Amino acid sequence: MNSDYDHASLEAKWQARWAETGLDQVDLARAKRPYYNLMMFPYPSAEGLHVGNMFAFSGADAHGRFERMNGSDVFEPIGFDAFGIHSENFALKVGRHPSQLIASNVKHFRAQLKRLGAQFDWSKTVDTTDPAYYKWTQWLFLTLWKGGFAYRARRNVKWCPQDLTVLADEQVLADGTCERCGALVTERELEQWFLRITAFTERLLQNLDTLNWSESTKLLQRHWIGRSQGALIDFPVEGEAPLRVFSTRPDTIFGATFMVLAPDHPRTLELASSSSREAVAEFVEEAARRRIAGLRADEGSTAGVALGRDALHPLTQRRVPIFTADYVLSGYGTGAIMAVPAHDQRDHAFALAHQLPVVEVVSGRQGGGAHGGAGVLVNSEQFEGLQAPDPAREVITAALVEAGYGQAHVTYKLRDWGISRQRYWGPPIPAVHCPTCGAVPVPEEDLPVLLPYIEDFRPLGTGESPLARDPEFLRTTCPRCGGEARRDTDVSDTFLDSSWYYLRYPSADRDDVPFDRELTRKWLPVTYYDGGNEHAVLHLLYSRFVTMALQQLGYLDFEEPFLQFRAHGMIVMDGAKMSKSRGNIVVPDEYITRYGADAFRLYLLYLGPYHDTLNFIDTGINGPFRFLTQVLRLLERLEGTDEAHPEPIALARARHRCIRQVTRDTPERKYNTAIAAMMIFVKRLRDHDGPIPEAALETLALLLAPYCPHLAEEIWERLGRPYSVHQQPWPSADEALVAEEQVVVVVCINGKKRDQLEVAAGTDAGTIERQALALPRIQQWLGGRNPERVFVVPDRQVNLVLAS
RNA sequence: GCCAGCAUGGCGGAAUGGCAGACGCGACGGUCUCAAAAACCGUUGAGCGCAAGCUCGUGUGGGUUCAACUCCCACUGCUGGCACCA
Repeated sequence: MNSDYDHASLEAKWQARWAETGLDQVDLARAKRPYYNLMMFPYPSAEGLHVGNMFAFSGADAHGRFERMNGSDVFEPIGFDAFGIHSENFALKVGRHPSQLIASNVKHFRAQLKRLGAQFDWSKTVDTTDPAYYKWTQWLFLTLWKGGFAYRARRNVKWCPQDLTVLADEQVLADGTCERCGALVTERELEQWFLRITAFTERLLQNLDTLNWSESTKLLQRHWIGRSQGALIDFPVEGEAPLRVFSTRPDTIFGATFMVLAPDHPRTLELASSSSREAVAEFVEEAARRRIAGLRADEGSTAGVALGRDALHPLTQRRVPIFTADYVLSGYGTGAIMAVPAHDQRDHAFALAHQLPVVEVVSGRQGGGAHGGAGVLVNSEQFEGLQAPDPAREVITAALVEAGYGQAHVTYKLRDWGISRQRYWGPPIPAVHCPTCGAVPVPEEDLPVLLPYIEDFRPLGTGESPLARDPEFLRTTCPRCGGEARRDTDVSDTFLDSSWYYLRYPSADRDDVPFDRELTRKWLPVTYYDGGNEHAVLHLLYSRFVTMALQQLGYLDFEEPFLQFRAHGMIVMDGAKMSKSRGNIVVPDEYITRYGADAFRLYLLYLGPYHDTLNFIDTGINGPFRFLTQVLRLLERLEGTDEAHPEPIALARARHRCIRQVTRDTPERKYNTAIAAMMIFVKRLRDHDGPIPEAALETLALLLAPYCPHLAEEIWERLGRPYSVHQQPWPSADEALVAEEQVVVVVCINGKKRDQLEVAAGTDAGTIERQALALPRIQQWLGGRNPERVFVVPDRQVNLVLAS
């Protein structure tokens, strides 16, 4: 690399100077215009920061620096999301203890992040594995618990019968086997902690409309929450309690020819007739085995058996046979359905396989999905001819309500958040189990409940967390009655750590409170949140829930944590996600060593639109690197600007055009076109015959500052300007200079370009038309004919339309 | 299966309905050099033509418009998410 651009020492020099002068530390208490520029904190993997992290942080930092130069007091913190199963599994794999492994990973991450030259406020960093942090994660749990947002319930976990261990979902392969030993995974029921996110279901959904988030992200959340409006309908059963179903299409009820219960519906066995009981019991057992093995019955499976009992159709009083089948799930709706085979694919397949009648009740175009199809009702007695689904839906629901067989109802897919993990690498859940008092919260003054060092941190064969191995940890006294008691040995989900870290940053140096009231009021909600869309659902939803709960409990005075969220794109290589197994991981450090952080940042942001999936190309960095070298070289041709040496007007125009473009594109995160605009300006300067006016380089330093913070600072210094370029106001474009003087107007005949003419900008349509018609080449094309119509787009185009 | 997004040169990408391919990479040719690297200059969508220039061209097929990469309809392919959700 033969170049006069010594990026290594230049970047080291400025990073040291920024640290010395505390340039990126914000006086949170005194700041006048708070701007909380948050980016998702990384999980410190052993591989170090990857190109995707660098890309995200470069873009988010450019955003923060731009806001700063536009007058905001930008708080830009960074931290480490270092607890969790990923870290633990990796530690298991390499045979090291996570506490050492993660500490060294964090150290590595810090060094890498510092080399990037982002304006992180390192005085306010968080590490979720630090007891000073997880003390407050535990506080959060206790607060939610006391506020009625946490409860215990039994629930299945994935269990490997060979390794005798609880598995995380991602450790179960697609075929239902354990990723480590290949054994068929089963389930085990354990008592666990849940957070009542469903207390806010409707608010989580409604508030989305008010948030300034990427639409794609909102949509993912809406789908996840999964609101379905419909009706609960009771089908009477002779001699038994009625069978309740949920349907989004009560208007198709006249097509309901049978009913289906989930195999694990509580009444499946109860309703089976004596002659069918054996077959039903066998089916239920088989279905349970399939489910426990993690093997979902094949999609479209028509497996199922009749219960040997009928229900009565609530509106026709016809008998409808009851079945149990795999395709009905106990976890949704009521776990039972009315089957409408004419209008539901799954019901149709089942009816075919079991020779059941199919009654069409909606005429018209048939759709594929649940009770699909819109049209008018047929075969529906007094409702014949009604438009379906609406308003038939309302009318029939009303009729069912009237007859005492139904009620309008809304269901959601959202489930409460299970946070217990029977693992080691997380914050212990601060609860004590007392034989007399039950589950008792650990008193706040006893926090943190420290995660003990346990040499053998492998999951235990009993279904308990490895913490159960430590008798000193396990045995305790009940905070309520003082009797002997056991600690909860589970740790909490990593998503709990990250559900509140943005509240912690401003108060990261406080050990008396989780978050200071005044600072929180001043700095939150987060002004701008940048992150990957892979967290669109879980992390963002959990954070919203925690904020709502804390608001309801009086700890916060807002209910949405992130007013603005933008998802950035992803860096791929040869069209595939970078991964170790694919062998296409690009190590950013090598690029930074070779080309410098500035060139690397510039290159990543120049790849394409920030929100897109972008392709990393090995040689691509040459362009941005050359560009920076050229910028630096312009300094050698510098000439002071004064009355004797005014800035040539053509250069002033180019400069202001560049300012305009970069100023427009940067806040819209069109970093690639902003950089292209600067390249055009530099090209113009290089082509300029004569000395380079100081104004040109001054502007370049300012415009480059968000993108290449080190080089911008260097240029600024060499121009003799006072430190620091990052504290300067953003330049503004002079609209008078930006406007073109002469414009080229393209002359078309029937939409095809035939000639062009140059006119003063703003020339009126009539003049342009006259001049266009006078062009010799146009005359030739016209051959004496007169255009039938003429369209003039001032400053751009003339289209002469000839009759065909 | 459902939902969303995308489709433009060898490659990454640019284009308020108004000159498609800005900017960059790569490639090719040249300058400098004993040579190479670096740097600099030029060419670079396809076809035809000595040339001026002409024709074609933004996944496919239709449509709207004086004018379509851009808007509408129908397809195809890719990426991501959800997925037996009644």
